[in-house]
Amino acid sequence: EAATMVSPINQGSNLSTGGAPWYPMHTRSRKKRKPYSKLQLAELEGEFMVNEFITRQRRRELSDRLNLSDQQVKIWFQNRRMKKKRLLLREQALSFF
Amino acid sequence: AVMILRSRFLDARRKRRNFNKQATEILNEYFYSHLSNPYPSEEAKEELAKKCGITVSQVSNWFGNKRIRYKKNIGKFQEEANIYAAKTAVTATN
DNA sequence: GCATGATAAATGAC
DNA sequence: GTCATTTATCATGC
Repeated sequence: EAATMVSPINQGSNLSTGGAPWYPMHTRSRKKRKPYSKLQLAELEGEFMVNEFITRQRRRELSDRLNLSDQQVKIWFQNRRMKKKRLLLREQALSFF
Repeated sequence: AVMILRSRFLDARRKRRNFNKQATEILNEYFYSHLSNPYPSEEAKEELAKKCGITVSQVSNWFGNKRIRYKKNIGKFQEEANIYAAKTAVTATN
């Protein structure tokens, strides 16, 4: 599918009174965030149950089957591991019940 | 029973509560007094979290949302910016 | 009906 | 690889 990009042209806003010139001026356009389908998420979660660290081989198979790029699958697993950590910490904070 | 409460707690989005007025006041004071660089350090986040009675993650979420929404529409926050600018002394360094 | 807090894709520093 | 972010989207409050 075509990757829709967002222009970074309006990034360096700097008004004299209360400007905001702090955002990093991304040199290139960024891919617009696009939520994955239920099927895609189900497959990804299933693979994550098997192994949290996916191999290049299985990653290629999975990305091909789900119409996702290899990079997207890689990023998804990284974000998923961060999510798991988040939930674990939240469980710990709740453990005194 | 406990599991239900537990699952609801883990899905914080479905149980969102607005922060109290005092907490929002503290966060806004910091944001507008550091408008040139509104990125609190980890230590600053912890202190803000303690003073606001929220978690460090919630502080990070608040600043993330505030930065992007401020940038996207500076005009909308101009009045708010003036209020806190007048209320807060100049402490630009951290 | 938008404002607001949390989460899901995507990027970049390290 | 982790991890703090940016950005769009979600779910809720009011």
